[in-house]
Amino acid sequence: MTAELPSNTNELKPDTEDKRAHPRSKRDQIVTAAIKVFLENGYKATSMNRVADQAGVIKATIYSHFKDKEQLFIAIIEELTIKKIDLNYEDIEPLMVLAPEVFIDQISNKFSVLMDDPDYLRLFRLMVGESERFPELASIYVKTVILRGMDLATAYFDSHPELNIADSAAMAHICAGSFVSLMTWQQVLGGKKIRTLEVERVTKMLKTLICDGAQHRGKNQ
Amino acid sequence: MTAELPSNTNELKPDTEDKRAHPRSKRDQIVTAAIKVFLENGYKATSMNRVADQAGVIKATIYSHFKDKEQLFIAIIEELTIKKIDLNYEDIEPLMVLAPEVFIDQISNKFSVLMDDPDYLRLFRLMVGESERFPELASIYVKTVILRGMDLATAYFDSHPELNIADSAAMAHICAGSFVSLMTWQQVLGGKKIRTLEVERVTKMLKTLICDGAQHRGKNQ
DNA sequence: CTGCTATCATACCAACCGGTATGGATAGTA
DNA sequence: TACTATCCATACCGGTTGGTATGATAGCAG
Repeated sequence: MTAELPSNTNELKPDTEDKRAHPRSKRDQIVTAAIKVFLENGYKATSMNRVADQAGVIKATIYSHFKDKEQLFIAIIEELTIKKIDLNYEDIEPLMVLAPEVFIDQISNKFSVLMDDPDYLRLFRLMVGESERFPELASIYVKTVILRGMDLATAYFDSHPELNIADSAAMAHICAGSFVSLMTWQQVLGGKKIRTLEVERVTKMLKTLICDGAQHRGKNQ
Repeated sequence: MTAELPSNTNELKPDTEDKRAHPRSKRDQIVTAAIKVFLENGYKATSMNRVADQAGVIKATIYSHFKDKEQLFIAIIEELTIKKIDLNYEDIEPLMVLAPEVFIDQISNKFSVLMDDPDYLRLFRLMVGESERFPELASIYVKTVILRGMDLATAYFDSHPELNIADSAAMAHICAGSFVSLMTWQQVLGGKKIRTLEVERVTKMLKTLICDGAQHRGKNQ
């Protein structure tokens, strides 16, 4: 069914410049190609032949840089999580002084961008789909992506006592989780074609919940 | 790596009773076995030989009931979603009259059970992981599982105007999404071994958000 | 008893898999 | 110029894949 494609876009892959100068570039070629093929096909359905074709490289070259398919997969997941997503959290401190409505808007905007990035949706599918076979990779994803965002939101609520949040970590989870689950069923699972729920509606509801009842919270029990 | 197991639990599979009476039972044997193997290994890593062994059936018998691997996969996903999860929503009407705190407790309890069911976690991994290759199956899952639960919560908030929920669907999503995303990163991705966040904390925070600020909501903007 | 259908066991198929071997071409280094 | 390391192309390996063919066995309907 999924027969080996005759590698249609192949000849233009190897960098024409500095082809032999830097031996590191071969590895990068392989990683870049592997990212594409793994994200598109998943782990098991990805063949090393296809990765080699996509990289414009012979199969043996891959095995001179990576021990086997599993190590190549681990390398590309680490590349995608640690080295890329790390950069996204450089500008976090100024967020702490924002008004709650603005802060939630910022989170919302960040998720809106992620939700429309097909490659991020594929990474999410891959992490969830392979999380039982590769639990250590799922752990990397949790640490570098999920907990990072959650800690940021937790710190925000901790530094805003006027919001009367009794459990800042739980509140951070509700905030982030609302957007993550929205991405999951609207985009990853394709639910927006069945019923659309706009990010803005979730954002507005969250703002109302967090801000409007702030001074009356925790009085009942 | 994953060599063909020699079908250790094989001889006790075929029903000793009414073996020939009901031709439907063969199909059920196959579906039951396929559910197990697909959930454990994913789509691509599942081999028809292994399904046949698990079912105590010859491979050709599978192909006399299902056109190919894809159709078998579709059949087992439909079995898992439509025919099983449907039953879980028979006792919904009495929920509408519950107090908000009790209602949220009920939702929380339902998710707690799901979170500790390894087979449900595997179904979730499978649906998310294959959602790009099998979008129509993801749609079934969205309709029968996700939207069903969401409509229930939406109806609840609609029938409780004293809670002052301006957008009941968004509120329902925040409620359900908080639990779904908790299941995702705590259980599916194994994050609870890195940092535990108890369901009860999320439940309590949700109750506080929804109930404590009810009469003061929507006055600010 | 006579088909008919469903299943059995086994063997087979071409294609593809992950991974390796060989041997030649090319480049940087000394 | 000689050495070394990298990469090329190709071919190969045993094993597995989804799927089929053959021919035997057994139960059921007429």
